[in-house]
Amino acid sequence: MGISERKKREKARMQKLILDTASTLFIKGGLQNISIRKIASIIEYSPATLYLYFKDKDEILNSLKDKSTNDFIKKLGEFSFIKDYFGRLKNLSNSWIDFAVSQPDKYNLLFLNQTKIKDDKIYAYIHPIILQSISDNRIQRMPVQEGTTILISFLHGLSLLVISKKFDLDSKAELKEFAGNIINRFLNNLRGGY
Amino acid sequence: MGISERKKREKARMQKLILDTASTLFIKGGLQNISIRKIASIIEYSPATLYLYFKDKDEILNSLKDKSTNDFIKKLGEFSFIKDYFGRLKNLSNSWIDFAVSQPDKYNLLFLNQTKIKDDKIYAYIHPIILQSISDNRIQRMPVQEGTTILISFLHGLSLLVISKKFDLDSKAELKEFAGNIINRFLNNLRGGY
DNA sequence: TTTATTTTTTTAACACTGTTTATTTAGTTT
DNA sequence: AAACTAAATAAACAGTGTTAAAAAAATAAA
Repeated sequence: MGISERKKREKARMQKLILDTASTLFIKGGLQNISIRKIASIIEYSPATLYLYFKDKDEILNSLKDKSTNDFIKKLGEFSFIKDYFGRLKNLSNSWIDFAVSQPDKYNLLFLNQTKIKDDKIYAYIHPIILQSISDNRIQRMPVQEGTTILISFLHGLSLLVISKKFDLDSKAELKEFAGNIINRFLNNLRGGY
Repeated sequence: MGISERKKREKARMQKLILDTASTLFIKGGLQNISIRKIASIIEYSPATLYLYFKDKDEILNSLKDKSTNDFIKKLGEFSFIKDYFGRLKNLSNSWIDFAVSQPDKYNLLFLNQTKIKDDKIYAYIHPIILQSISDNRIQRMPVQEGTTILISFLHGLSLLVISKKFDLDSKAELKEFAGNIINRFLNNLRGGY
């Protein structure tokens, strides 16, 4: 009875096809470039067919979001070889802004639709690093949840400001330098600046 | 020749009518509840007529944004009687979160479409307060632009996290308390925490 | 006041959007 | 080959922003 197995594979293949097409459209023109009808036309199926593989458009968008979140976490984790947890925060923070500046559309996707904090992968990634940094006396004593929230708030807010070209820094290099300075200052303060 | 004056008044009246209707729709159901056709139907004009008073939908949305920004700044300024500039920052920060929690749709409107920092009313409002706080040695010495950016980043990021009910704090009171704690900690650090 | 001109409004269309239901086509069992 | 099941589609519903051409209303000139 390999038939149901094949059908399962075909279903997965079709879902991937839809998701990949959506992803391509997203890369080309952002969130608003994705439409059910465009995807259908590209993969040469009728629009109604997509509803046999995804509940609605939102489910497609959320799948894209999950994929982007994985990319994001991966980028944040690039410096996980660093033994010094507090030192890792600096690299992580710069990577965060870097991701936002390099792929603003993708970054915005990360915060599409609300996730409870316990299901939030980004939060889960930052939390233990803050915990350890506090243990190491590199961050002022405070509840870990507060510390994590402070860092994420700051990085997310800064990312959005930077993305929306609020600053008159044309080149991405300048932008990153500016952000880098601010991050340093912020982290020093967190340490109980002096 | 009072005719052109009357026409001017009528044009302004019509623009106000459109904006007020858009505002009502916005209050009822957020940004996505605003549509040219709905506005037109409510004020009993054809959709095409709206284009004689506004270039496009975006112009209407931006007008709403400007109005909201004024409300926001007004709320931030409620404690401007406080002589101590650094002390003002605390009240201002809590008002910020308060606004975001109480009127999340309106808050999101504030950051719709990008504004250059030199044209940003919020930035312009915060900037001198940071400047004075630094002069008063209540905030660590740093370029004013950096300090202002750090504060706005933090408050904006925190607002978005709080709005998207990431935290399992149902009541608004609990939410505000949680935010209040975080704000205190953040500001203490900014002062060069000890 | 009647005609001519300008301004204002609307009709109707264009080009889209997400989603659902009933029908048809294709695939699988019996 | 007939019966049944699963997959795909056509067609419609109910919307969206926007524009060009035609109609209606208001003003200016004769």
